[in-house]
Amino acid sequence: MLDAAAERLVAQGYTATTLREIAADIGIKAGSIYHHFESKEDLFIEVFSRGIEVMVDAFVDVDTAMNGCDRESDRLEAHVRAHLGALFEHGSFTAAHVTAFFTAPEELRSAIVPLRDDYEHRWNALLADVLPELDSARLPIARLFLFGAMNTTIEWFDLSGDLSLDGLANLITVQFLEGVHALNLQRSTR
Amino acid sequence: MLDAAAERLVAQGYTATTLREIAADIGIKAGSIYHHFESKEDLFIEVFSRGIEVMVDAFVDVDTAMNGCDRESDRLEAHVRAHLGALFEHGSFTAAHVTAFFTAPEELRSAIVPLRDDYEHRWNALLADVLPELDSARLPIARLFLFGAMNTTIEWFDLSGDLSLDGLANLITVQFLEGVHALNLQRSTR
DNA sequence: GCACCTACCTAACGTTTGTTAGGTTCGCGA
DNA sequence: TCGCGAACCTAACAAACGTTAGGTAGGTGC
Repeated sequence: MLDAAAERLVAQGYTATTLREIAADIGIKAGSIYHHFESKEDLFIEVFSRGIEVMVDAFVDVDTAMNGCDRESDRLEAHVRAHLGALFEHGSFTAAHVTAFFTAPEELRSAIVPLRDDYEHRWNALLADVLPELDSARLPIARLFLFGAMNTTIEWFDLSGDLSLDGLANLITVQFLEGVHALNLQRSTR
Repeated sequence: MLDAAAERLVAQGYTATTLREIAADIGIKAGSIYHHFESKEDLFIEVFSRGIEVMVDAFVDVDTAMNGCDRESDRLEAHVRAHLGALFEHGSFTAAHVTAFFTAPEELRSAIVPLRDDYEHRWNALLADVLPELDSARLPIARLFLFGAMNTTIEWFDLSGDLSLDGLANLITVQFLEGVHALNLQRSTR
């Protein structure tokens, strides 16, 4: 049911997604949803929360796995890969979060913002490690550039296309660190 | 009236924006809208179209003004500045387009897609000029990275903050061309 | 066998939505 | 002065929305 709600969110946004649609998707009636959630808002708070949880879990996994990594650029690329993985490989929760969060009413958003802040702080700390020479005032801006490049991939990237998720993560990381000129020099990204 | 519609679009998305709200914003009643447009869809097709027109106009202006420019990076930065200007300085049409386009029903979107394609082609041609050594297969991807960084600025950039639009355009261009390391070396961006 | 809980349904409620038909006001041109 | 069209209004329409009250079926524990 949460899955169905997330998929509808991605395709239609918050207001256009009706409880009757979600209910029909899973073979029940709209009124029955209220046995599991108090309201439409409550249901979608759960969906958005899971979207962030998937991202944070993926981040933490990489953090522990890459503990003794010597090349900082590899560590960054692994995190980019994890973020993209959350977007494309772990159901629609994260995708729903990224695409539909700003279509939700403000009361709902404010309940989620703390979770988002937590995730952003983790990235800020990571970037401060990977890029120790970067002016700390420019660090959040750099993160926002990176987030922009990563999150808009849901609007165009095709999992079944020529480019793999590993390849995409590599391209984004290289582009982020060394600029667009370096894209040509990269290893094959199939 | 188109302005009011665009502002509501930015704040609430397509479905959540009602004709009664738009009418109230400009001091008329909802039924009166139908004297100017055939339907809600028709009204918003006009709003989205103008959003693209503003972008294309800004692009063309820079293209003619920068005709004899010798430094390609300056030309790119001028276009980035123009795109950001369309987003922040020319009413809400472009901002509405970028934030709310995917919240609109598909029939509406398909009417706008050709205009979007035109704008994207102009950018592809520009990038092919600025980056002649870049593999042509990677060129659209580079453009999508750049678009991602530029368009997500509406979610966080504050015109009245410490960073100016000129400074933001410079940061994005440098980051795009030479990577995040180069951000420190840049001139003051006030 | 009885009580109880979970999961669902039916049927309706009040509200809001896009939309429409018919009427009013006002200014311009002939 | 008359006619006409543009701009707007009123009042309502059917449909769809989130939500709720009350009821039903099936399983579990005692």
